[in-house]
Amino acid sequence: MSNLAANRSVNPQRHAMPHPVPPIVALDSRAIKVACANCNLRELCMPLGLSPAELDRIDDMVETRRRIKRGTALFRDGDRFTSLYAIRIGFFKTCIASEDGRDQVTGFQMAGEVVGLDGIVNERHTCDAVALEDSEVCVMPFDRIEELSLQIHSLQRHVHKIMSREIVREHGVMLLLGSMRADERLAAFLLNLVQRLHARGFSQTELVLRMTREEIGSYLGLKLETVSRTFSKFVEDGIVEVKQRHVRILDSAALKLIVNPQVCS
Amino acid sequence: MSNLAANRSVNPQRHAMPHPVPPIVALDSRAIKVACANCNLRELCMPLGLSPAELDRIDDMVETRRRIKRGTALFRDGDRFTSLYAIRIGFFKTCIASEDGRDQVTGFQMAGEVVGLDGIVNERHTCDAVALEDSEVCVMPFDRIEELSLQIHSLQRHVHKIMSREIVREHGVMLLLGSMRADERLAAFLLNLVQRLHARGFSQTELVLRMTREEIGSYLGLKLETVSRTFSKFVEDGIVEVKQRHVRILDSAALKLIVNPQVCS
DNA sequence: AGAGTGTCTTGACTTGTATCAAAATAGCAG
DNA sequence: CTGCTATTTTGATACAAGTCAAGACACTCT
Repeated sequence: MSNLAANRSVNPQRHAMPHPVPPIVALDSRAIKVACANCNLRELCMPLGLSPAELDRIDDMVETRRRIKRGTALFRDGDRFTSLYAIRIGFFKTCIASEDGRDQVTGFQMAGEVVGLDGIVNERHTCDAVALEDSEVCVMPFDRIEELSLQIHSLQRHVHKIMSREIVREHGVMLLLGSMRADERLAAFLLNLVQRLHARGFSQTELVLRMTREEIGSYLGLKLETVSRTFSKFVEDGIVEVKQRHVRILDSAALKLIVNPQVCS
Repeated sequence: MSNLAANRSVNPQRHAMPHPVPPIVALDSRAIKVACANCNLRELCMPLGLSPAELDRIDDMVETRRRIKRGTALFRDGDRFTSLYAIRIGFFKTCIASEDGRDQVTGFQMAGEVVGLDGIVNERHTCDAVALEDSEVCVMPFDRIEELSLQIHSLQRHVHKIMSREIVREHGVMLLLGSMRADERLAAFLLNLVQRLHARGFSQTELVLRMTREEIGSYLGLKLETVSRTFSKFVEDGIVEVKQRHVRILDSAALKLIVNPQVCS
């Protein structure tokens, strides 16, 4: 479970990384060359098959980088929308609050994913994006994105796909919230997390939760006690091992079966 | 107020509609000139402030129109994605099904709204769009949209906004599904519907539901019996009148209060 | 090391919604 | 008009998840 603690990097198999991104704490920004062309997350947040010339221009899209300390917000509900943010390092949650103080986590985002899409409609953000660990994002002013999209056709397409992907993801969450039981929700949540982590080169079976039980509960439409109890039930059934926020999946098939009860008719 | 009301509305005060969209039944297609420039829904599905020359080109975006009979699908999960569809007349639901047959309505769409955004990511649709009444859509091949976006900057921006709006709407649904009780969900649902209908020139207090109790339930994460009971409770409390699918809102303020219990602290 | 705080677990009990079942009503076809 | 089917309402009961409460655990700061 060791290297899980440092939750960043792209699949090491696919492109061996001579110099993995350094651990989040105490980063030396001078050491990091700010260029998409060199970024090991490029395949996650940029279109594929760009020419060298296009890659150069893509770099211009990133105005700057920004460090976000754990617990602080990248942007907040009501903030003026200016940019999309590609997560380079770290982990975020996005959440909205209704007027009477109810709070809903709408998603968890990890390295290589993009946040801020909610702000485009009204030029204001409609949710908070909060770092769950010390993080770093590439700031991409939306004006520049739109401008570059006019020239690089694959970028335009890419932006559309990213937004469409988010819409499809949310459909999935609606299915989960609308029709699944607590254990099904948690199983689906865990499977989704490891799947995304695995795509980034991490273990398929071990993960470190960067969020509290309460935040998981909020995302899944459950109370924190229910999340805790459901974890305990999974442990009893030998499906997972849980030690605080460290989770080891012992029986992935069982989790899948919980999410999708086999219809043997 | 719940941002479930992620309305695609045009402000009704700003341009009162002299000729509201005609009632859905009995349309005569020959009478309708196929041109965005003449379409009374233009403000809903097209960017504002286009020059006459741009308007001409926008018309090219609509390849054709298509009639969808009540109960049939505009597209289905797995269908190849080619186009976005602007609803001209009628009413749709979009829904996804999990492998074990669970079904979730992810949205209801009315005239002036756009469906099909889910298909962009994987070039395949991931949900069904089913007409809940005889409907007509403008078929806009996505290739053309992207091509035209390169030339008409406001169109590019518009496409981004439509997608962002959908994302924000879904955030609202997540809040609803994740943290509201049955009565709060139904109240939010009714308020959202009348608000969107009102933006189209219909009454603020009366509406006809195009969907069954079961479909409402699916959307709201409730069983149809619960939807029915909750309607009955609202009637008892004098908040609404319900005669089958005809609903008259007697006390809009009460509905708002249900959605957003006043915090008097 | 020890106090303090935030997080997590577990238990006992309550409650909102689901489930099962039956009857009422509406819409449609012959 | 008349029976058929789909939809809706209402009731009785069951159950999953919420609530309240106490204690355990773990991390941080002096």
